Amino acid sequence: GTCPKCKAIDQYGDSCEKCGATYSPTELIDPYSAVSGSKPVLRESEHYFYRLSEAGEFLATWLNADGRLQVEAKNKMQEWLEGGLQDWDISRDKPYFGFEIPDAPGKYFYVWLDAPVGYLSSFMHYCEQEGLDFNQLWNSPDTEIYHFIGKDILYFHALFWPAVLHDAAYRTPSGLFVHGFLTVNGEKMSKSRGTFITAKTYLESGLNPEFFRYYIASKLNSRIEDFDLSLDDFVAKINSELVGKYINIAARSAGFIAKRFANKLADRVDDESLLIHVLSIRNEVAELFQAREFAKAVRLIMKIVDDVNQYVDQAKPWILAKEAGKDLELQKVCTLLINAFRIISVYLKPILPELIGNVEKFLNVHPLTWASLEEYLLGVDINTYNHLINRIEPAMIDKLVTVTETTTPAKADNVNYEPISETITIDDFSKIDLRIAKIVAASHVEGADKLVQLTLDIGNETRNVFAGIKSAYNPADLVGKHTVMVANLAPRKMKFGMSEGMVLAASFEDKNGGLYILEPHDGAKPGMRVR
RNA sequence: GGCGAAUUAGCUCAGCCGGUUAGAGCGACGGAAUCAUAAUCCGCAGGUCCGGGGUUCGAGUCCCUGAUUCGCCA
Repeated sequence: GTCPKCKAIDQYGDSCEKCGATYSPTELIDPYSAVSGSKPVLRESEHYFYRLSEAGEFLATWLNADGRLQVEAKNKMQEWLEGGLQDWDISRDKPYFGFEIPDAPGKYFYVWLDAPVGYLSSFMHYCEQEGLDFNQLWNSPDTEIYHFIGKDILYFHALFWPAVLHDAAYRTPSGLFVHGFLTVNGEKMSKSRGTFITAKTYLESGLNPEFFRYYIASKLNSRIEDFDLSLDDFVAKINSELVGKYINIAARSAGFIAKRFANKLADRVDDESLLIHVLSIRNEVAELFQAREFAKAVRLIMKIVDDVNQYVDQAKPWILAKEAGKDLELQKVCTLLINAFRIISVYLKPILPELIGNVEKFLNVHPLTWASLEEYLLGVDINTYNHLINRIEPAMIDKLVTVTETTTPAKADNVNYEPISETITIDDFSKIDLRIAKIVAASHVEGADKLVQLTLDIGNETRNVFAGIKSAYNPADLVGKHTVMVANLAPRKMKFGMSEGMVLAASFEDKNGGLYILEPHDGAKPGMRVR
């Protein structure tokens, strides 16, 4: 509707983007629904509130407990406490999804009241299946409960949820582990770029799920930061670190063990300094995992993997293999390498449980555990090495992007097509002078959130136009392109200068699905009229 | 609009309380090796630490300001 303060049109119900005023939705002039266009009506409705206002003291203590939240999350929550907690409206009128409130027909629980309760019910379900005592387990001081969540739902889990649990006399979570968002190639996931990757499209492209686990682990820290899935980096990291370095240790030593020693490892190794070196990081790795500094843990493990590969280069088993009488030495070197590989596999098991499961089969050992780190494999048989993982081929990434593009539903049912406007005559149309324009310059506008300043060449003159396309385009990418502008639109004085026309762009009314500038086919020249 | 986060090498990222010539991996380039899935090893190059002010003996690090990107606002 229209802002009650500055009279700007098309503003939100509670604040104006033009003048920055905030107001009550009832103050908005000529309000309408951005979705359907219908006019809202004022209705009276009874609502249920949760007395969050009385939970401030409890929450202040709860939030500040040691290990409860990361500092950034704590600071963020502090803002809420300082602002003063208001009672929380936990009811919604129908139509609404979810659960109807008992004895309150037509009233539903607000989704964020009941959603976390799902943690209780799914755990209860698990307890029933396993014959465990839910109440005993959930409330036991020996049980630790952690929520791993995205940063967007922090306050549901750090304000409402603990308060509700506390008031219901349930124990509260031990802590929250809050993570940032995943971007793809440095940008928000985008359907049109083929980067809106879901678990399903990832699997359909044939990529190993654990590769993604490894990639995430290799970039994740304990802070609330977004992290980027750079597809090139992803391929490089998996191929280089997992296949080229780590698995390669097994591949390059197991062949000798199989061909020369019938898969039997040596009874002893003379110099175990390599294994001592590989074991030297065990406590540090454990601490980093515990502190959720996965990226640091991975880096540390990969440094050790590098050291092992260096050792291979010095020990030169391929030379030993050619020299007479060096059989035992060769067997010992390879046994050492298999043992180093085994220790590193223990380190990687939390990140790559399935792969390490296959490593266990290859090594012919019981499931590897941290406690078994120092148990050397000596004088035992292993199995013949077969490739445990395969390199990512660039084609697989192409497929991922393609699969993503083609299988993502077009969301057609959610599109609100605007009704076709009133019929006009050809004369009406010809009043609009549309011209091909070449974008000769484009820049950000200081202080403007949505505008890009364009300099347009329309043949015999240039125009200065402010276009509201910042959300969709980087100015630098526009320079040199052709587009279509309204050349006879009355100039409009804006805060940032005079805008002498408009460029044409396509979007749905709610901007859902993006914003796209029109571009003529090749050959169109600046100044040509669109007719 | 309010609040917050981020910006460091071609790419992806480390850099704790301010302290010498700013680091790693990948990539590039040169070489070695041929056990290993074009995997490995050695060497070398590569940076106005987003811009501008300031504090300090000293700033990637602290303060102010601007830019860009992103997030949250019951």
